[in-house]
Amino acid sequence: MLQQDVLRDRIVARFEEMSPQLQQAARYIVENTQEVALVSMRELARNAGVQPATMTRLAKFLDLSGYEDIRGHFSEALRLRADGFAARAREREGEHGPAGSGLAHDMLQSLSAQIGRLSEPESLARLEGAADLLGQARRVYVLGLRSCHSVAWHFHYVMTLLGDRTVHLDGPADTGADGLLRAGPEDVLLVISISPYAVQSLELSALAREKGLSVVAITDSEVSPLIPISDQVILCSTESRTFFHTLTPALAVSEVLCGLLAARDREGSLKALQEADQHLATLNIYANSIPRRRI
Amino acid sequence: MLQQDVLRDRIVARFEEMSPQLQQAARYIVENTQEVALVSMRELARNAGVQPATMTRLAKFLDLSGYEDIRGHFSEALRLRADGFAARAREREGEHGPAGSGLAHDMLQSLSAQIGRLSEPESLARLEGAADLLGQARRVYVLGLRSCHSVAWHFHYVMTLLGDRTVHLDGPADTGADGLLRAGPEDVLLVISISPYAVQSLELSALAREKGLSVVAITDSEVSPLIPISDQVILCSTESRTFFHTLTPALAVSEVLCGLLAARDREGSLKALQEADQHLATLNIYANSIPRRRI
DNA sequence: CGTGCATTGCAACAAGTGTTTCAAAAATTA
DNA sequence: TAATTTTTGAAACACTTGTTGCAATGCACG
Repeated sequence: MLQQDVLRDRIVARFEEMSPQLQQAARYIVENTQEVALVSMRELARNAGVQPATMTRLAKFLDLSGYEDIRGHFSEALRLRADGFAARAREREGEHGPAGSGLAHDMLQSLSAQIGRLSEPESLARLEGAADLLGQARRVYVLGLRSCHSVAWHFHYVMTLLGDRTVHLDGPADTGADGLLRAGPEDVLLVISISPYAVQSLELSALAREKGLSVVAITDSEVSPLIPISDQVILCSTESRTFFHTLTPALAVSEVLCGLLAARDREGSLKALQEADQHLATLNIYANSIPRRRI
Repeated sequence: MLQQDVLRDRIVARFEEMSPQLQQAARYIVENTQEVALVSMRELARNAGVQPATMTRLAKFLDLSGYEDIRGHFSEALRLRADGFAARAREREGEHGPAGSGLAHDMLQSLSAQIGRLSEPESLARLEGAADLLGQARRVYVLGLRSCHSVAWHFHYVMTLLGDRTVHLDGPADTGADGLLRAGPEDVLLVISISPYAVQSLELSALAREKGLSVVAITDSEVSPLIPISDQVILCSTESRTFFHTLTPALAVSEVLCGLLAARDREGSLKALQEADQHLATLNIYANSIPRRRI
């Protein structure tokens, strides 16, 4: 096996010291680590040909508090392996991990992997499909409420620099939906929504569809309520070790869409960008050092 | 998803026919298939936020004899996946770059790497340092203009769910800066700004410093104008193959900061989150399906 | 040949499992 | 509106789980 597994190694290392029954249990575990996670202790014992109690005793022998520790370890290992984190986890183990405040490290590794997974063939195809639809649109309406506002706004902002085809469905005093007033079948709605789904996003998307718009959705699940009313769907993970969902992969998706759209019309994009630059320059929007205070 | 999974597909296919509770259970299963194999039904139900009985009912709904069938299926799937993992990993290494339409692929790979690089020891130390400062603050003022608005707003939004210590320096009619009116030495400014740097971000940061605030900066370069006036700096890459800079790594950084802050006060965060949930629930902000039009 | 000691099997245990039943609540229909 | 059906929550069910204490077993050593 490729994976490095501290507990498994410990079992192997202390194998010789074990009594015959313990060895029999240990042998079965070492040779079937996934089974530990997948079946009950009693069944494992049955398959290994030992008494249930022997498994508990093996745990104690390994200085663990009980069999649950063994199962916990191999469950976690299997979880990671199945997620495709194995390679990264191995790297992580290799580095001198102080095991201290691993949260930041874990979050970043996980984000990196989640975005990496977006470059699998199926995701790429969906991204291209979405870019096709968006590219043909007369106007692109962008909708993202609450947590998804950041993604919607960023897409809109970048597209604004590249042209004037996008309309951001947001505004003060609940006027956000007004943008759809004159939208029609030649237009496309780009909606970003993740669980829990904002009612208004769903309602507006349904309305857009009724008005004949095509719908491109960036969402988080194959059973997202947006799927039935969308022409193109891009799925991105929002899993996180924290209390809240991550939007980093969704933002990555939106940036890729911007990139694809810009690439479809290099000349136009470049020209629009130059105009934007000039506009912002005359307004003195940007600086490279802290300006002296304007009195 | 590479593997085909008949049961998962069946769940997705019949999702629409399900009752709300069944949908909630089904949604959780579809999005966490490994968990089905790894934890008990009751725990799965707990995590999915449904009654244990609902899982059994879901099984019956799918024409299975009981929940054991569901678990059996996903256990088998996980077993196979774990076995075939090594082989597939090797394959994946081989299929490097079909070169066709590579932009999306390249962008995602690059983003994944950029975020991965953030988990190097130095970055982690800076993140911890920034979290320390932010954690002690009486109030946290968040400032991000133009392209950085998305990051600033996302940070603010998440922190709002976790408590009420943050103030977003943005607003209509150029009132954004007003928030700093009563800020003082006990407060911290979190500013996000990348090249080209918005003049107003620099000005406001300088003002905040004059008022005695500590400054935490998320920026893109060791020669960023923010560095001299900041107490803690987190650098993140904005390089991109496109015409515009990427903000995905910056968003990742802000999410990690949120995570670290939440972890510093688990109890408080959890409680605040529950309150937020309740508030949003009474307002009917969220839904899991397209609601019938309100007349 | 016993004696001591680790090892093993067994039975009992509290706790947790998946399932079923039933009544209340909600949604739908008349 | 009332009547009907569907959906939901809660409790009880029989069963399995992981653990533990105790007696039986085997085995080495005087």
